[in-house]
Amino acid sequence: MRIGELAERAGVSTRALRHYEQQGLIRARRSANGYRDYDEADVRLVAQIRALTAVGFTLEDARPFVACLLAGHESGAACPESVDVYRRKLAEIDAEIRALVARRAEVAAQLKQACPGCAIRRTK
Amino acid sequence: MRIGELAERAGVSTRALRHYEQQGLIRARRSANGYRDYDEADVRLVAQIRALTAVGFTLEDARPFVACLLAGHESGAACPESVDVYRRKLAEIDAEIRALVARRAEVAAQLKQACPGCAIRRTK
DNA sequence: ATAAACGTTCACGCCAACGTCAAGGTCAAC
DNA sequence: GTTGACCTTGACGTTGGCGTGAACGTTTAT
Repeated sequence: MRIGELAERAGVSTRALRHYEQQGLIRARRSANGYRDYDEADVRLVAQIRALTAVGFTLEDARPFVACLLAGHESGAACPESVDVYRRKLAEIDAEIRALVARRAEVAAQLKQACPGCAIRRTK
Repeated sequence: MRIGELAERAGVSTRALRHYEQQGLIRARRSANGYRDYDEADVRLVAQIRALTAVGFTLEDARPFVACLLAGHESGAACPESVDVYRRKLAEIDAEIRALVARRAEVAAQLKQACPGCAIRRTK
């Protein structure tokens, strides 16, 4: 299939696909006319990339998952390198949450100090 | 005082001070030689800006606080516009926290699915 | 033959808050 | 009079993941 079809099936833009290629995440055969040519395996590759970037992974983070799929594994997460990334990302997310919670408390404290009567109920 | 002294006393770089000026947050008188000249009020202004950016506010968010101080109030948070910003930022932070928590759950779910035995204990 | 709908490769734009030179004046001390 | 520490105004670089043209070739339908 050509880039437009892959883009539609994977739910990304053609620009994104070319970007993934530039970053070395996916490769494409070329038809005689120079058009990129993809197959079903590429759909799964891109789907994997999307599943990761959708939850905040960078393309760099996605590399091990892509490599894992290319190595023949059914899931991109089946390799230890991928699991390592998962653990690292979980730790990063936890750290971000902690930072945000602390930040919220700090902001609430500033508000309270400047305006004791102001409601500070959480949106949460 | 000159820009270097203000920078040191306020705990920011001279570059940051020039940036704040470019953004219209602070103004500086000029000495005969063209050097920027600041006073004590500016130290408080910059301190206010820092207190806000330190907890994730943008310089744009800081404008009402600066205006409030320039209007003669003791605290930059004493004006209703500032309080509005506080409330908005609290809501934004809450939204970010919710998004991150959901994201964490999603990542943990992906890991669990690909590697049921993998430890998913929180760093938290 | 031509328009429509695809594809190709550059390459700048975006967003925030400065960092980091570059090329040059000013001023106090020695 | 010269070093050195300060100041000035530009203006590009950083970070990520593309968006958005530009300028052009390919294919298909009419």
